[in-house]
Amino acid sequence: MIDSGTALFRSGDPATSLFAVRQGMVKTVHLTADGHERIIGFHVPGEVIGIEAFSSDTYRCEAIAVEHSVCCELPLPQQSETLQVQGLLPAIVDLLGTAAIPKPPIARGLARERVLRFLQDHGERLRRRGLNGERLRLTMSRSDIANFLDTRVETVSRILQQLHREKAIHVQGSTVELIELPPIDTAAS
Amino acid sequence: MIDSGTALFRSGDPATSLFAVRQGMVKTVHLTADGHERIIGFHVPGEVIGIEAFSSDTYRCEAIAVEHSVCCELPLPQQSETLQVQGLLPAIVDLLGTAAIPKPPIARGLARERVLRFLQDHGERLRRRGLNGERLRLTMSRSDIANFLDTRVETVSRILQQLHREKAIHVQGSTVELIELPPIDTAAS
DNA sequence: GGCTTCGGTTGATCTACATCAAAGCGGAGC
DNA sequence: GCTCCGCTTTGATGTAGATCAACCGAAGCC
Repeated sequence: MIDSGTALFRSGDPATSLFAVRQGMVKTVHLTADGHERIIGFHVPGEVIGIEAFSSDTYRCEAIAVEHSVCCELPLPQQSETLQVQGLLPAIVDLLGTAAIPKPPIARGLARERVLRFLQDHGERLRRRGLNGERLRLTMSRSDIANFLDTRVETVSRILQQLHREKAIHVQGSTVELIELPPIDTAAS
Repeated sequence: MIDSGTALFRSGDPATSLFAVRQGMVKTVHLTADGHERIIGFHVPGEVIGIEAFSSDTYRCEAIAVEHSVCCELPLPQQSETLQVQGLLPAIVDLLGTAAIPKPPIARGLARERVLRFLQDHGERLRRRGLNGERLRLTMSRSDIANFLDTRVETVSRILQQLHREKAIHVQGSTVELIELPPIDTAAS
């Protein structure tokens, strides 16, 4: 149970646990050399973060709650033999393997495509966890979304309004309902 | 041993093997719904691709040689027990874990930053494999680079020339020598 | 040799989006 | 209730880079 803005772990911390998000939302972030945030992803209930703990002795990014959240710490036994004895390795291979599946990047192409892909992906991930994927609670700030999509707050706001006017979505503050997302036809070659 | 343009595997193919690049260069690619290429990455000798085979029964991207290349197929035993008996699982956890480490995206920010990050990353990866990381052979086409960086051929060309004029790099066709890469100060907030 | 093709470079123009600026709006504290 | 402050929205202007177009050199072919 952590407050908005609190870190589950920071880049460089000794990595000894996984964390499962149970409620709320957690963002993972890289800090650039000159101290700027680059948001890697937003994690919804059911997702596990900190899996670099398996191959690195320190965490490689920051995990920060975006709203009041509940997380579950899963300490790792130090000896990999212990895992083997417990028969957990296949499960771990599955967890890591799933994370290693190459995914098409969200933040590519026109700003509108990025926002659409973001909404689609977010809904998808909720659905996969058995949650409602049509009524999204985007509890992260607009500027977090902009950062993630490599664009600007104003642009995110304008595009959400535009989609709202087109009746593709219904925006009300942090709540966004997906009515009928238009196809994402990548304009470029 | 495969020719430029040949596929090692395609998205949807049954995934039964890993592939290690020995010589040359292989690109991994996603095809969008409307049939456009989105290049995920370029792989240099020593790197292993197709690791989604561990958790998916089909490959999730295309792997295509960018030049005449030599690759080594590593078939996977179908039974995960076999792996367990052979004591290979820890090695696999390491391989997958390394792939699961969250990495800062290359294609973000201004076009110049992207190109610099690309050159830096490419050199880094060669060095990690014991190869020369200062003298790069960018055997993929400029338009492949542009695709990967989510920009255009003309922009890539202009920025490489610009860096050449600044004597940060030395460009001669597909060969690029890194003289002294300027720091990548992410202009944006 | 000359001709074509194809990848790369260079220049001129156009546009999506960043930037700058100001005004809503909702929640916290009083 | 009212004020303050941070987040969001909306509008006006500037710019990085996309687009359009021409050109160049190397490779293949007749």
